[in-house]
Amino acid sequence: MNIFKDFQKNIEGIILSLSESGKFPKGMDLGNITAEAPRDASHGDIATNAAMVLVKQASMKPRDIAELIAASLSEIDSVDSVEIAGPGFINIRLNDTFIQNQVSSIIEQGIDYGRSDYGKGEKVNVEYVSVNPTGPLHVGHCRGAVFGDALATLLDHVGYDVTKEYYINDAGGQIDVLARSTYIRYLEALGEKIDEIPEGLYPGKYLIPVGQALAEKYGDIWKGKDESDWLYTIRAFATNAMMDLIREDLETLGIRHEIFFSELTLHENGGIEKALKQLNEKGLIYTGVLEPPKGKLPDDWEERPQTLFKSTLFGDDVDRALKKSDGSWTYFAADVAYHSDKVDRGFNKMIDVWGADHGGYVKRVQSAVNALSDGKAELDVRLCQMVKLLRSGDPAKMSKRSGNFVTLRDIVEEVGKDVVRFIMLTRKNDASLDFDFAKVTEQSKDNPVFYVQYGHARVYSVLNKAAGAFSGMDVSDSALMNADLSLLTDESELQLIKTMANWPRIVESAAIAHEPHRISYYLYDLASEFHTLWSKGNDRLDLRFIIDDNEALTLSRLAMIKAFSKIIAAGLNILGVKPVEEM
RNA sequence: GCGCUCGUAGCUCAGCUGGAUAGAGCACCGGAUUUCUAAUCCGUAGGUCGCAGGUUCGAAUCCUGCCGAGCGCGCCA
Repeated sequence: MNIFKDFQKNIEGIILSLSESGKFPKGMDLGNITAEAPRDASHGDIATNAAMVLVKQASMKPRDIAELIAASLSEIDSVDSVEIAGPGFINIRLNDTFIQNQVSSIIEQGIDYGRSDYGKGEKVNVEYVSVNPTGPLHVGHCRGAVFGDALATLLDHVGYDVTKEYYINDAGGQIDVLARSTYIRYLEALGEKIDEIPEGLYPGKYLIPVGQALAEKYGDIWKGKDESDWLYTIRAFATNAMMDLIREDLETLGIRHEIFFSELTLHENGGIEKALKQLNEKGLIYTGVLEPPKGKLPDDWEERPQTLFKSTLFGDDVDRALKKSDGSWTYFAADVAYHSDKVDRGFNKMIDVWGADHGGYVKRVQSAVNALSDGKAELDVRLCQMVKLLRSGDPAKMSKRSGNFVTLRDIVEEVGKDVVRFIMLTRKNDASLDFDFAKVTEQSKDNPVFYVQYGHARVYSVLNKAAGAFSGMDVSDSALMNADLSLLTDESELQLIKTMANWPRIVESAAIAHEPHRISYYLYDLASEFHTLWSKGNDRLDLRFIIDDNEALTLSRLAMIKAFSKIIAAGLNILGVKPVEEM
């Protein structure tokens, strides 16, 4: 149920039949025609640009085109009036009955209102978090985690078959460092005195229990032994322990990935060779020498021939190395294989969520996806900017070097999962975001989480009150759906319903744009309209939701605010936030 | 030097992939008598959409060139 889509189809139908009857040429391209809510309410409820878009194809004046379309539009039952305005906009005003009836349809669909089949079940892979398994998640990871999760839910809402995935970087040098760091803790657990963690290793206390677990499981068999004896086993052990830790961290935010994909398996099971073979068969791999990078030249720069991927053919700046000088694969090579694996698993739509500092990596991976799928698969990389942590306006201390950084768990414990999730989605992903511990927990209009939740809670407050005012009043969904909605006649009531009817469009456009923050903004705006209406009851007693001597009117208004609460709940649900019924 | 992201009210930001007179919130100023919770609401003021061109019925949005900010720039991940 999306009234704008319905009207778009109506308009297309009208144009087609006008073509049939010879008023318009046949076979016109209707692709750019839109039906949307005008910014200015005086322009009606739905506006279409059809007349202007068709000017060239029909070789007619926009006004003449508009006249013909408008005539047919005005015959539709739900249409109250049609006007032609400006350069050729057709402005449609809906009749009150149609608008009022949206309320029962919203209540009926409840939290599913706004779902659609836009994606038609197409498979989409959303990969997010994918943090190196070398320690607990910190605040910097938090944003991408919430963003990816909300985006996945959003895509699910518009009918995509979404897989949520985490890529475990368990093959690189940092895992060796993790293993060595764990080995120190292992020795410590066996009773050796460890004064200081050596430079270059991970000093965090979170490895202490891992060392203890190792000592318990294996005893002292590795004490005094060469690294080559224990490195492989401890790597795997520590990686698993870290992934358990990370999964627990994610759980505190309500995030559950369906697939955890190990980079190491690509190295061990020939996945990299397989993917590179494909590229090789397409003639996209060669041995060559790269120019030194501009800007800062690495100290140890030397020219050497490398195995390279011709990413420049796909828009990258330079061709990219697949092998290191010691003969092992680069991180990029594994990433090529990983994305190749996704394509092989049937994903033609992939979204990767990364930190903005990886921006320079985007083109090469997109190039690889392009090459591997012959242009059939698309990869969108969403970069998340930094989160600035503040306490009442002052920067909150965050020092990663000391191993004493603010962890994801710290922040969730302090302000709660719902606040974290909502606030992380109150900015576009590529804009940096201020997270002020004082502000996000404040109970004021300043704080969008509170403001939206408060709107939802207020509805339940009214429903409870009504049950007292009218003894035995049935305020269940099914009862409210049958309220006499024609009693909702005030302009601000109708306006609230119209804004509610916008919801399915918001969901769809947010999903298409891969921008979950649009949901937060919409919810804020919707809540604002509700609070406004509520407050009107202060001045005008006849606009209150509960009218003591008028049960029918009360019921209709309760239906309206129940519908409102359903949309707030639906929206919060997409963001992964639990709507509250009381504050 | 190159690439990516961005530049909108004093501040923080929206702007529905090209629509009509560019919108919120904060801050400032001025208001709302016991209430379905004043945890909210109403009003005033505030703009060369970084600058200059271009594309077309129409540009904050798309293209080009400058100016400015952040990030990145062999084999690290």
